[in-house]
Amino acid sequence: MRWDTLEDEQCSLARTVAVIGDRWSLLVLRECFLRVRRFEEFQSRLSITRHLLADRLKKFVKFGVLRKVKYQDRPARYEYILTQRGLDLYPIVMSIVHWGDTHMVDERGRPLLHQHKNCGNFFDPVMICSECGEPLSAKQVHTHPGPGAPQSPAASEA
Amino acid sequence: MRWDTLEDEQCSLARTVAVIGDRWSLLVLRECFLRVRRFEEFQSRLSITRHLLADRLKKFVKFGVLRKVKYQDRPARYEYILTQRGLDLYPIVMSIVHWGDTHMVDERGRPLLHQHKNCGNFFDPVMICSECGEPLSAKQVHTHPGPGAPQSPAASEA
DNA sequence: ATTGACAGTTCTTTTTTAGAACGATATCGT
DNA sequence: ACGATATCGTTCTAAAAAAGAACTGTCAAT
Repeated sequence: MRWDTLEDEQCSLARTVAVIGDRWSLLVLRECFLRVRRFEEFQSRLSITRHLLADRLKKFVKFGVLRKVKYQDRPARYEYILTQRGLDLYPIVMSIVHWGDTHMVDERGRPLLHQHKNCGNFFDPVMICSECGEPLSAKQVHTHPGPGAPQSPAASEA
Repeated sequence: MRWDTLEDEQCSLARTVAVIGDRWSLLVLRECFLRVRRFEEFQSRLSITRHLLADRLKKFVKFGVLRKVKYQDRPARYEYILTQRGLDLYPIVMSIVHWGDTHMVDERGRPLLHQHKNCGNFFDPVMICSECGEPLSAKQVHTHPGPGAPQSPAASEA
């Protein structure tokens, strides 16, 4: 599949996948949320090839997930900082981490614990319905074509 | 990056990414949540090559995300059904869709609307803290090494 | 003058994917 | 009986992407 075919699809999942849907993008993103900002630091922490790292960073900037901020002149050096759009990816990252914590840990347990500054507790992320506040599960959701739907696909459950 | 190096990493994100972290895996998963179950139906809806589809389905079965259920004998035919472990991927899929709905829609609006059977309303998914119930954002979370942490990485914010 | 940090780019080899065709098995229509 | 169709893959070759290592350019520090 070529990179650029996905973002034109009439599906929000496909369009997001065009931005973050590959191994390295998600790992780079993880580092961003761990406050990593510079080329060399990404590279040494991830052992990603420099070519791919340059590529992913460029893509994130293009899609407005990261922005380049100059931190010195002569030579001009930039840091890659999460934009609001990038910060909004946090639920994706957290839900991925949480699934791994639940289903892929070995006998030693979780590699990372998360503490909520608000309440001070260690927590898990929970996804709820914005309207009634109940936890969401796939079986309790109906989907309907929206205004941006292709032609008129039948409504289905998911 | 080779497929099999990721799942051994000491990071829940990396291990989950080993399972779902590529374009086709996520698109196949989307179809699963839309009740698609058979090889031919995946293939014709996604225009994925048959080779890759066979590959991804096999991987999902290996990781316990899908299970093969025989729906006829002679010839033996199987459907691919989400397991509980697969259903647990729903928050990941929903958060990906929601980011796309928020940041990648065109002027026509969302392609799909989601209705919660519980309350009957159209909703957005919201990620909250399991302990205090407040919505989560990256800046309000501290991370600490857990029991399964590699050596002893410094605690950091994210 | 030499070394090192930083942010990439260029090059060749290896791996993965695309795209099309083929196989196996069984049912259906005539 | 016979060919067409359905289903679930596998095999093949060409094209695309990634790996891995080396290289470039700029400047600072010693």
